[in-house]
Amino acid sequence: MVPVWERPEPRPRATPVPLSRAKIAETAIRLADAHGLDGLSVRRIAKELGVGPMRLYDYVTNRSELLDLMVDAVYAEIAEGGPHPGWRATVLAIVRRTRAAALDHEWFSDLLGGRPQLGPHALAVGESTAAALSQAPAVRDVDDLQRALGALNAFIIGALRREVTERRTARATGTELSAWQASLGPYLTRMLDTGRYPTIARLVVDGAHLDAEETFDHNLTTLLDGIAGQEG
Amino acid sequence: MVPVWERPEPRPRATPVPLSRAKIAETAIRLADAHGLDGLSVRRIAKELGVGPMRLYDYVTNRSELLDLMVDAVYAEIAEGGPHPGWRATVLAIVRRTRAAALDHEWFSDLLGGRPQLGPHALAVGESTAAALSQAPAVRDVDDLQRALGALNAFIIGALRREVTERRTARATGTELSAWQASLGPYLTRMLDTGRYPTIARLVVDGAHLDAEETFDHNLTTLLDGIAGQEG
DNA sequence: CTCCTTACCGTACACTGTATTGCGTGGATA
DNA sequence: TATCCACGCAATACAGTGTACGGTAAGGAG
Repeated sequence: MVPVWERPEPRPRATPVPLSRAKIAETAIRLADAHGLDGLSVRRIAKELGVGPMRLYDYVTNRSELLDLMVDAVYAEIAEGGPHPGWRATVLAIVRRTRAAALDHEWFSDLLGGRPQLGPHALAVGESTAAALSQAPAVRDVDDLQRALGALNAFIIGALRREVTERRTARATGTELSAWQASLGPYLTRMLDTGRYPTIARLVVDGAHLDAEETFDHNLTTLLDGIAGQEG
Repeated sequence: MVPVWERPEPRPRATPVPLSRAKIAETAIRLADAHGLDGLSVRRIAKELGVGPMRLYDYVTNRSELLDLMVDAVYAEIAEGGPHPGWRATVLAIVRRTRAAALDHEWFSDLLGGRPQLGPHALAVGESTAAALSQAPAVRDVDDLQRALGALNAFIIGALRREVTERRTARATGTELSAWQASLGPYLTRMLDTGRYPTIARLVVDGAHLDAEETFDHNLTTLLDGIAGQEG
């Protein structure tokens, strides 16, 4: 099966709004931003475009191909922005833009790492990242590069996933500490009162609400130190 | 809404196989192992148990609660095994067991990090991990611990997700290099021949097939070095 | 003006998660 | 022991999903 990016755009009919893969991806993204991935159905997108559901299958063979399209559109946002002086600044900028994109489009973090990212924009971002990493002093051969890229991607995927789910539960239970304790509290409080999870209890009780962005940057810095530092 | 682990088991009837949350989770896991998460429907589980679909809703309020149950059952596997001498060995063992579990139950990696993990076994694993990390020399206060735990979890989530996706595409396209090139090759080859992605091209061409486990361990070691090393 | 290709749409099917209704059998009570 | 009620369980029903299929109408070619 040929990937999405392979197939040519069907020549648009003389319709009021010609419809294109870009247009479809755009409205799909808007809907996913508003109602989440679960609220995103082919029918809904079609209705939003004023079109029969099957119309979309002339541009996309699968729902999952549609998701691929959306993901690559987000990667286009991430790819924007020129190069920075030094590999570290470049990587930092790319990762921060990725985080910003994931917070803008929370569904993006659900898809991140779930499929191979082979769209042109995803490849562009991967290229920039890899090119930057390859200039780190400790990255000597291709194997080093592959490992470093793997470590970085793992961090991005995992950290963003974590942060977004945290955000969601915070939103669902209410940002207020009292509301949070009221909804999950009874169960968790009892659980922690068993004394079986003392360290976690300490984390919950004493854990100052660390700023998410600061934590992210901190851990990213640690990782980059590791990449810059030893690999040899 | 009260979490799953809160509600008492309904007293089983005098049926041939009494049915319980554990039993349900067990067969759900077996089905998910065999047919993936997409092939796992409430109806299918019920049929496998020789029971009407609605029967399950006496034990679980949601499909997603069922998934929570499955995840916590896997965490039970991960929690097994005694403590090791030294925080580093302990963390290593836990993470390796997590990896083994994710490779045994690939759907586990799809769920990892997607919801807050509050089941008793997940908490137990979290407790062991946190307790070990808190003994790292550079982890002084609760904030350090929170950051270190976040970094470690991010790595676990992201690395396993990546590895499982890679595995799946390898399986789908065929492990053979030739088959891989035959299916994705035409598109990717052309893409790489544009010269826009030289570093990635180098990775694809020269990239020796690194052993996945070794790469995982390598990056984990780097991360642990980072946690052990500076945080101050 | 006619014909034919082809882009498009509506309908249809198998399937999903879940609410609701009703039956039938268990144990408790008179 | 006879009665009854409550509750465990199943079957049906509904709204919604992704997608295959067959017909229709509109465009350009002769």
